Amino acid sequence: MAERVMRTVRDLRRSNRSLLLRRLYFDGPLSRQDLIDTTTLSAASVSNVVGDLIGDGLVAEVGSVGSEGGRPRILLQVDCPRWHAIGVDVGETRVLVELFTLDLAVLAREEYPLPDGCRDVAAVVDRIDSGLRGVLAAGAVRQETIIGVGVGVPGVVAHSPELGAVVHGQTIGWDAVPLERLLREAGGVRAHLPLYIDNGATTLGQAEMWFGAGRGARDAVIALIGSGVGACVVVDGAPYRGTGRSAGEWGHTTVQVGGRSCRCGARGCLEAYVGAEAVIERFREVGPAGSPSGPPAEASEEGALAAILAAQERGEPAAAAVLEETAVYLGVGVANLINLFNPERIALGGWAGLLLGARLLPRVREVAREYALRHAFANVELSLCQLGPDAVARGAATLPVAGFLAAGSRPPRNQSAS
Amino acid sequence: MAERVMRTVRDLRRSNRSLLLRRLYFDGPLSRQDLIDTTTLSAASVSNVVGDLIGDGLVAEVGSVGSEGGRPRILLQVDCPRWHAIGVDVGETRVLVELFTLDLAVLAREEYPLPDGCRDVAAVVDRIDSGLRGVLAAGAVRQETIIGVGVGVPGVVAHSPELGAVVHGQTIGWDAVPLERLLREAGGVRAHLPLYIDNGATTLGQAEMWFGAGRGARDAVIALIGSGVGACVVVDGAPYRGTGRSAGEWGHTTVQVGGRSCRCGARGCLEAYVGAEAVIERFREVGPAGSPSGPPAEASEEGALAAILAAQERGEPAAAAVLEETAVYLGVGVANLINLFNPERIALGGWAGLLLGARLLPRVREVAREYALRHAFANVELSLCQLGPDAVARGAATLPVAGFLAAGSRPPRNQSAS
DNA sequence: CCGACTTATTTCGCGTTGTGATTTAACTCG
DNA sequence: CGAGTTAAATCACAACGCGAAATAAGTCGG
Repeated sequence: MAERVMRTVRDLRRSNRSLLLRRLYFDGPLSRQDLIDTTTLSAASVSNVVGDLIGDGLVAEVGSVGSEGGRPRILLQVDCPRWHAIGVDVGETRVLVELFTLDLAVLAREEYPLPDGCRDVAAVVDRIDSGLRGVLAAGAVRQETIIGVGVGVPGVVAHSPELGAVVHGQTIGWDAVPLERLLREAGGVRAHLPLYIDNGATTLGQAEMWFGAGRGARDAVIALIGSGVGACVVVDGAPYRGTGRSAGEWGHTTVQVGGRSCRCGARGCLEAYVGAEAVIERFREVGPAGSPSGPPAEASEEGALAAILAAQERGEPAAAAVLEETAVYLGVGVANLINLFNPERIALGGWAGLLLGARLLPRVREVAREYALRHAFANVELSLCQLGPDAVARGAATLPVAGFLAAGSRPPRNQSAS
Repeated sequence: MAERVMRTVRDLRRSNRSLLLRRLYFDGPLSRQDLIDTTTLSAASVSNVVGDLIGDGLVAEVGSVGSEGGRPRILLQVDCPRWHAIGVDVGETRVLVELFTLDLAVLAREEYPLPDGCRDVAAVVDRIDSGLRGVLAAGAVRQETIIGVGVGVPGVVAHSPELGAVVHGQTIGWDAVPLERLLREAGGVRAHLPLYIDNGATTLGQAEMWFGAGRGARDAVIALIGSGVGACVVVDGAPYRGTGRSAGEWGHTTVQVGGRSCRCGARGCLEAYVGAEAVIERFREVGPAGSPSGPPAEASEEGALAAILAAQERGEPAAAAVLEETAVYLGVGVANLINLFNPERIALGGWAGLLLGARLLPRVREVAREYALRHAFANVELSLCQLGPDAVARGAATLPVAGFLAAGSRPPRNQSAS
């Protein structure tokens, strides 16, 4: 019963504009002829639609490809430098605002620390608003070229008809914060500028799908391991969110009935074994308390995890044991993803995932092979994420870009003197 | 980069035909006015499209609804008795062929036992072919009214451009059987009659989604427990299959690292705890070997499982312990589904699932609440399947019906004298 | 029983779309 | 420089959905 977005003959054109625009964006540059061959559109229609796109400044002709006795094909490309998107990463310790061109190259960035976490909503909104104005000024970019703003937040994002996007962030103490309304009231986001708010892990996954380890895959899982453990499940090219938008809670799937206690209250969660916090704790339990080889209490989790890896490097058996166990649980978790989702690709990311993965990936793959069904395992590619843990803002910026490509249109004109 | 099925203005009409047809099929009877109100189509278009549908014999006017001072609304309905679909269930012990009207009411059925399992492909094809001819004769139905044939098989179904649907069935010894080609060659399926072949668990899930426990849900999981354990994951109203079409292998997700051995070769699989075979085996291990209260070795798995339930009923501690453990593992498995998929609905089915669920569902729900994240658990409805374990054929018949509704058209005319 | 009123459905003219056929443009090669 | 070749644009046409207007089919009050 999916409501069609396709009724009038005009929507048909929009759909075809979008089709050509997407192909040019992801696979460009291409000639009109390439478009004719690879889409089912007729030559006449391609010519018409491309003409419109060029007229609207979305596409530009760029050089031509040599011919062998005929008229050369003119190459077309989306005019990426002309349009801009903004991505915002609301982290637990800082707000990052970045200005991108349409192909998501960074033009400007502003970063604001959040000393007391982001519990104070007004402060966060204020930082985001300053950041927006800041990057616009720094990039010397006109508002009219901005196609939209994407925001990645650490929480579940629901949508209500009146308030727009509403954020529920258990870890940062946000309870039903109407972030969309607050941001619009702050004024930095023009009234009719598209504003997309989504979970930060999802936007990171989206970034990996477009530009990183997930590139080209239809069905994939981006597994994110930080202090906690989550996953961005991509089905048919788009993140799958579930009914309450909280799908992908990989970290709280049980891999050991009656196992270690997890901070979620349950026992035997995957996160209780492979999350950074859990790995560090397990090492503390097993490892030498006041060992001279490593600082007994690292200031940061990053440091502590690095210390464990270093200890293993030096051949300390306690570290090796903890990491081996971690690899086994991680492999089991990955196998579960393989068996349930049968994805084309699985990428391990998050700061801890990258740190651990660099060392443990071969062993994780080995364990996953043991636990996953043969057929499904044979069809999956397991790798590390490629964009680093700071791609949340870039991922957030993919949201307006995706909207832009789907609509196949320039941003709505801002009405003067209304 | 999904290829649009929408290019010309004619496809637009097809899409709108399909939209109205689907609404009438699932929510009918409805008046034209209802359609105008609920589908963004204009009155003029609704009138035109409905006129076409009536002209093609797909829709019929059926009575009218009382008015209050104006012209009464004429009620429309899909002309279900006029069209037919066939569903085939290829089970491990028998082939079942059923003839349905478009609303999937049974008109005729033929059942053929398969004494030696369905290893002999030719025998199976022969039985299906006989069944097709049989139900057509028994139902006294003309070939032209058949919109298609759906077949549910116990295996993974791949699609190749040359051979059509190819079945890989590990449990029945089928290795790349080109069932589509074989069936077409047998002749019972006319050349241009749509033929859909899919995994039996998936078709069963589809049946539950349309007419059973999943009715009305967009995102759901139909969990099937028989001798083995599987699941049909429904995303956005359609079964999710994954890259290699083997998604939903819930039974082989690990819930106990280093736990019981599973027949898949891994350890700690969910199936090794809650599958019928596993439950029976666990009872044999724990229970009194030659207890006078129950037959020591039941002939069938159904009987053995029923005996365990009966033993618990009588207060035997061994049976109670095994079933309690089963409920815990089942609850954990369900919680994992909830956390990963965040579905709207989870239905427990399969012959063993229904048998166990009738007794254990409250306890399973309790355990799932403990292990699942609060938010996701609060949004899920956990119930038993409603159609029984024999709805595979009906589910298979939904495949051609879905195709019929999606295309919005009558089956292609069979060309005479070609 | 009639006429005003109300509501449902169909009809009509228009603007927009994609298409195939045709025309025009742009280049290579001898 | 002209024949040959391929790319892109143009044109006439048929089909579509839409808003407005016309028509159909009732109710209700008298």
